Amino acid sequence: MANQNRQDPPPVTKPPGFDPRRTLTLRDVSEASGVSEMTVSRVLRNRGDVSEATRERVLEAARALGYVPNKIAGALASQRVNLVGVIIPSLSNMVFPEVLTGVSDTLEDTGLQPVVGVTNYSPEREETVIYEMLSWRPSGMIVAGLEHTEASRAMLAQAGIPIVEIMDIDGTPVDSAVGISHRRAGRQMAEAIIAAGYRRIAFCGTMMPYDHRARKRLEGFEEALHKAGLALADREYYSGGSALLKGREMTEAVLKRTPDVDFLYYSNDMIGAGGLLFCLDKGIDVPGKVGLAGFNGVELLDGLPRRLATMDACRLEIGRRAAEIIAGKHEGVIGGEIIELTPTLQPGDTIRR
Amino acid sequence: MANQNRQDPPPVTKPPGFDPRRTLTLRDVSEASGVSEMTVSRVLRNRGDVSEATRERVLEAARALGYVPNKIAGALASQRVNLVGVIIPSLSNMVFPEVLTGVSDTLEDTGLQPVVGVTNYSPEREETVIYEMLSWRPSGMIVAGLEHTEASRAMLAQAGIPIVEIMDIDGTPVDSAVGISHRRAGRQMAEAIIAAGYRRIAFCGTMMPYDHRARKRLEGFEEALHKAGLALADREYYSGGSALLKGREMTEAVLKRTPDVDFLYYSNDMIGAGGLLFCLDKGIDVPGKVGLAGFNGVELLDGLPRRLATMDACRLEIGRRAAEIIAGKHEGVIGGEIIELTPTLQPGDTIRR
DNA sequence: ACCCATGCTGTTAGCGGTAACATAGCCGAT
DNA sequence: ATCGGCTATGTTACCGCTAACAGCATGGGT
Repeated sequence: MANQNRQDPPPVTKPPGFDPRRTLTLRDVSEASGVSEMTVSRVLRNRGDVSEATRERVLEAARALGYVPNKIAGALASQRVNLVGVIIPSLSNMVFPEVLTGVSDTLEDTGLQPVVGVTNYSPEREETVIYEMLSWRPSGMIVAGLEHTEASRAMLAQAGIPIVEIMDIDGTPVDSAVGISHRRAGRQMAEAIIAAGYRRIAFCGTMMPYDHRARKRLEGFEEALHKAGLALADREYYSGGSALLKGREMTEAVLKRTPDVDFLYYSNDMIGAGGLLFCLDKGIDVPGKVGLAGFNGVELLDGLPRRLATMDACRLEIGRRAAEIIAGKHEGVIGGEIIELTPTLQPGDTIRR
Repeated sequence: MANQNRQDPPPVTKPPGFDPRRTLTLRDVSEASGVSEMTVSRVLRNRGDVSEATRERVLEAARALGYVPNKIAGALASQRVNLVGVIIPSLSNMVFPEVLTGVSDTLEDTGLQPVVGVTNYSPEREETVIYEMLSWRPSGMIVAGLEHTEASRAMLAQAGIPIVEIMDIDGTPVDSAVGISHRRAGRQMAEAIIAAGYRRIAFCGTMMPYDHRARKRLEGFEEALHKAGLALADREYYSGGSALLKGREMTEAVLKRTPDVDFLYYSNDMIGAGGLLFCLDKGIDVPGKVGLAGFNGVELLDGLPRRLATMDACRLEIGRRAAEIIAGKHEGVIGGEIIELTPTLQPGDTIRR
């Protein structure tokens, strides 16, 4: 309300116009080069036949003026927008930037451009972000996760563009999906741990109620334990703060509370790394006395004193495949592909062999 | 051709038409609620007076239909775009996501929305990204760094919108700038190191020719060494790969090649952390025999066995201030503010006291 | 009664491009 | 000469929405 109280109430009419810094339009270029706006448009988009001479002249004029086309007008007229919305929960997770890399890479030569939206793991925020994105009429949407509000699902379904939900496939996608089964990943890890002879197994992880993928991993994990006649010996949750530090703290807490724990399963590699550092600090024999495992395969781990057992989440590949679906779907209205990728277990040095 | 003469109610328009999934327009909502498009528009934007009854009816209709406004058309008509372009070199650096957080936070209640572009430290790519961004006619631009191609600078200068260059202030901005002096930061760190009694000082850092800020820090650093009659005892560069791992490797290489080195200055905290882990692994006395320092103050460091000396780069604050400039500049055409923030030295546990 | 402020709604004319369809030269084949 | 069939360019009608202004009741104030 307090923005324009003393600036320029004066001449409301437009005729006095002459604004030297008015932003340029096709007309300016067309006048400067002596051809119609249409021809300029054709040159600038490389569409249709234009004589070499004219092309040169137009390009020269455009360059000289510093003309930058107005995509808003272009998009409205052509009903085409070269944007792909990508909606992710967080940027500080390292996982998502990597997915983004995969997306950008494959989108690069399609003329499509990713636009990122961040939800901070809030379904309401996600709904807003989806709405905002859709209001720009993108050519497709890539959304992390399968869990959304009713309204979000409805909007995506109605949008009439390809939708790809990524990361997870344990559920029902709106349209297409590319990801891994986190439930299965949890199960597999549990099986490997049990096979290695560990029995007193504890879990450390995020408490975020909306990190569905971590939840599913834990579910799969417990399921497998159960099948082997075991149950979690202890569990510890955290939220916020430095993940590495939290990993240390949780590990300490668990080992103090339940001293006979012989394995710690972390919901992500970062806290796992914290746990590893803690154990090494304390001189705990890893993986002899205590085994450790995380999830994700973050690059960071390469620099650790010991390689943490983990499971690759196929982030890059997920980004690529999702982008391919969007890019290739130009006409096939009905998509509904589901692509399940299979993560590989990387035993590292923190599970007994 | 035979267009609409207003006496032709029959389906003259779009004869093949009947598309049940055609995307909705204001007209659909207006028909569904029995008012003019203009009134619907007013309701949806909360602008102008509309009776409570009408408002209800319109909102109900819009909701029922699942209408999502078309911002492309809206922006074209109103000549207003609520977007702010944010151009950064990389997402995998952790530094930039944090800047973004600062930007989003302050933009939140201004109705402006950040749109991110990533350049991968390539000036040419940056030029393209700037061009693309500007073609959407954003309300402002936030660009990392002061070094750009001629064309980039020209485009930004001509755009007629507020431009804020961030992170760095050692140079001449196009318009406004918010950041720290990296040259000074390097100098300060060197002074602290010298004051602590270290004399055989080496540098480990990125080789990227376009990481101007790392370069400036090193320049300032060497300048201060020089003033104290010292020079770098050794230096080591890297590019690509896991920063943590590279930190280990570079540290090992330097200590092997120049065994009498008593301090290692890293161009960022991640490789610094790698160096720290290496030293601890090898049982090297830190900070007694060898001191270490990085740059940035990344949260990660909190979980390390020892707190690495570093210097906060004020990332969040930079994002906030930049956003404030954009948001507050609605009319003040001439901006040109330069805001220098002052990073604080955090000695941590890796410099002798 | 008159007038104007006020609240609510509709009408008109674009915003800056592009799709689709003319149009105009020019060529060789008929 | 006549007729396509190019190539290169111009014209027209929107795309979906909003600024600006134009109604038209209603309701005091004087």
